Amino acid sequence: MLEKIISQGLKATGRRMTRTRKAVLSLLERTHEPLSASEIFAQLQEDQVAIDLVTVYRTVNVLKDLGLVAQLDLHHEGQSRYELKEGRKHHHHIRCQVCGKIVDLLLCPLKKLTKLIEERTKFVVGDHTLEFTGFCPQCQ
Amino acid sequence: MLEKIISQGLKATGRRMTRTRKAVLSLLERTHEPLSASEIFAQLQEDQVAIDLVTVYRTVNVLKDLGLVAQLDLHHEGQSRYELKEGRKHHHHIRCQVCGKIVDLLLCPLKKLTKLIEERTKFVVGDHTLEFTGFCPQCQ
DNA sequence: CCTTTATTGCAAGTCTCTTGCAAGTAACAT
DNA sequence: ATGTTACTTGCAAGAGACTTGCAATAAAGG
Ligand SMILES: [Mn+2]
Ligand SMILES: [Mn+2]
Ligand SMILES: [Zn+2]
Ligand SMILES: [Zn+2]
Repeated sequence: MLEKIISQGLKATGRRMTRTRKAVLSLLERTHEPLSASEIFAQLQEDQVAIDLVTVYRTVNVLKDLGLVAQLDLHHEGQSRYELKEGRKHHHHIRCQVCGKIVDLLLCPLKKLTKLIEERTKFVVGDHTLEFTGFCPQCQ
Repeated sequence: MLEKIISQGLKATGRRMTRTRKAVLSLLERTHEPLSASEIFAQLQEDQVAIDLVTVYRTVNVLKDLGLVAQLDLHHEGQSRYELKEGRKHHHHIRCQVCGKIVDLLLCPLKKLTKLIEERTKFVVGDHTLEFTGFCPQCQ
């Protein structure tokens, strides 16, 4: 179970499992869209969890360090979003430019391309980001 | 020539060609990496062009409105970059995670994928962003 | 239960980008 | 050329996301 896996990661790096970290984790676990820090903060307030926005930022950064959360910087959003990586595979997103809805695209067309790019540019390719924008079914 | 094309666009929207807009345009024209507002500001200072950072922001926004400049939000950079679209075709970038160097990738593998995504998600797909990161030849 | 040390909340700070407004200037008509 | 008008600029201030300093709090382990 997730909390156990993450406790191990925390301990291995001299960190502790706390009430606030559990709350952020449990929220990320049951949410199916990537969340911004302020959205995490607002949702936890609603859930009657006492937490400061600063702690949300520190928590997502810890989870990112542990490799358990992905940080997304979507085009023109001006804020990062975070989603659990644990148990989900590499994928990308499409976002509605009207209502902001974000949907997973469970695909990645870039494996082959990486080789081509390494040949052409002499870079060693590490990561990539890919995002689509458009109009969702409700906003067309 | 570029300045003429852009003068027309400005006039058509009730705007004027000014000393500062010429300076920003000419810098973007001769630069082959996308530039941030503060980089534009710093380079123009070096070129002895009197301009305020606020004016740089306003200028790139005007050029973006006219469709003459693309705004890039690269992963984890925390600032936007701008590059001329005029005369260059749709492409993507790879950035060195050590030195920050940005190189054009003169390709886009996403035409086909768009149809597939529209079928799967029922979105109408508009735009996309794609960026690679890695280590450039000097930083490996 | 006690000690140690990581974590938290609050305040303040940083950074990018935007906005209000008076002064400056490009565009156009006289 | 000169004047009129309205767009543009610079400066100051503000907004928003995110970070940092520090004293108080609370995990973890004995
Ligand atoms: Mn996702
Ligand atoms: Mn480019
Ligand atoms: Zn991918
Ligand atoms: Zn493309």
